[in-house]
Formats: sequence, C-alpha cells, structure tokens
Amino acid sequence: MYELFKGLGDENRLRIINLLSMDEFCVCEIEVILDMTQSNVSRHLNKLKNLGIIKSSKAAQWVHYRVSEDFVSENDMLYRYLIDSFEKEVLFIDDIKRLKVYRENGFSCKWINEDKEKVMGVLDES
Amino acid sequence: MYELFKGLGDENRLRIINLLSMDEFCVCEIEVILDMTQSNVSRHLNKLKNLGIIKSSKAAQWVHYRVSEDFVSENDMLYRYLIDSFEKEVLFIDDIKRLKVYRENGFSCKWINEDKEKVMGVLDES
DNA sequence: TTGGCATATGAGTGCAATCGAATATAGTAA
DNA sequence: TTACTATATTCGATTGCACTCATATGCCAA
Repeated sequence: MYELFKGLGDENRLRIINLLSMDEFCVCEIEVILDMTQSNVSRHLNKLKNLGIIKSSKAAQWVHYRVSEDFVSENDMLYRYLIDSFEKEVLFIDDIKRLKVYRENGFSCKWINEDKEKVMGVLDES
Repeated sequence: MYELFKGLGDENRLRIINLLSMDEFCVCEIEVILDMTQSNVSRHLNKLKNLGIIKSSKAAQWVHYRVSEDFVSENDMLYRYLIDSFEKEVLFIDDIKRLKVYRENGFSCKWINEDKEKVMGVLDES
C-alpha cells in the first residue's frame, strides 16, 4: 500500500495521471503536452504501469496509455480524491489548458513527427 | 499535493496513522506498540505534523499525538480510503492486535517508564 | 533489407530520505 | 538547585530515486 502512495508522491507522475484521466495518449503526445523528455516520460509511465494505475496498448509503433479501469474501480475513493485535487491546483489546470490548445489545433502524433518544434511552439505561446 | 502522497509513501508513517486513527497516543506508547526506536518515531511524527495530518498537544513532559480533525474533514475521501486499506492489510491488523493487548493489560506511559522491558515482553508474546 | 521513427533501457550523477546512536532541550519533581 | 524523564535534533552512513545522455529494441514503409 505504501508503494502506491510512493508512486503517487511525484509531481510528474501526478501530471501524467491528470492528463490520462482525460483521454488516452501515446508517449510522444505526453512528452509534448507536459514538456518532459522522452526517456523521463517513458520511465514514469513504466512505474505507473507496474503499480497497476495505468495500462498500455500497442498500435503500430505507438504505445497508447490510459488509466486502468480496474484501478479506478478497485480504488474508487482514492481516484475520486485525485480527480478532485487535480481540479484545485494550478499546475494541473494549466496542463489541461495546454491539452485544450493541443486539441483545438488538431495536433496528433503525426504532427509531432513532422514538426515537433512547431507544435511545441504553439503550445508554449498559450 | 504530491508532498502529501510522498508523506504517505512510507510504511512506518502509515503504521503510525493507523494507530492514531484509533486513539491519541504519546511518543513512548507508539514506540512500544509499533516497536520502533524513539528517534525514528519522533522524526516520522514530525513529518506527519508538518503535512497537517496529525496534531500534538503537551501534557506535562508528554506530547500526545492525534489525527487532525481538519485533515480528516478536508480530505474526507482520502482518509476513508486509508482506513479501508488499513483494515485489509495484515501488517496494520497486527498492529491493532498489539494495541488491544496493550489496552487489555492496562498499560500506559507510566508502565513504560517503570518497566519498559516488561511491557515490550508482554506485547511480543501475543 | 534498409532507413527511419517511437519507445524502452543502461549507465552515471547528484540529491533526498531513512535509520541508529549519541546528544541536546525542555519540563518535572524532590 | 540537581537529577531525571520525555521528546527533539544532529551526525554520519547507507540506500533509494529522478534525471539526462546515449544506446538498444522493435515496428513500419519503401
């Protein structure tokens, strides 16, 4: 049990969970939206996966991550606490704002591949 | 927010919270019931206090610790999740068993002062 | 099969956290 | 005051964790 809390005791991992609570994302999208390095995102995702908080599925060379439905149903109160808390803190609210801009511009893995700088630039301005 | 989870991400601190969820205790009682060193208990209590999870009050040379009512009301779901989880794990269940033996023998700070070895011995046998 | 892209992992670094032992502080009682 | 007791804090050692850079793996497309 303390392992679970230890896993949640990291800002970047909470930011990832916050993002994944909205939708499914592949690694490169998380990287761009949260402005983290690729290896760092990958490592945190792996840790969250080992804890059973998220799950992954491969689609071609992309790996999509999502919050585990089992985790949510087995840890109902904790998950609701998380969601509530996300909505109260600027850091998490700002990440969701960045996600909105990402969506409004119709960005996707493809865009990131073709011109990552451009995508990052647009997100940074907002 | 991640600081709170980081604080909960330690087995000994969870054991202390589990114990304090039952009643108020002074440091020497926690030390004996959980079989931890005095300095270690003190350290963890201090950390939990800084996080606002517990509160303390002095009575003569003793310091009594209890779960903060404010923390419980402000973090209702998280606290309920904690209590639920405690009830499901052997480690925490066993600590409460030790507490019961402590109570059934009528032990107190005084007893611990007068013959700590004896008290520990009785608890260890159970 | 080769080239390129998405993701994962290994190695190294530095910082943070835990712990026991010893010591300091503060409060009490004689 | 002095002696004692409960708790807090400092020290030094050890371990654990997050991070970056570089490289490996695995998948697709031409």
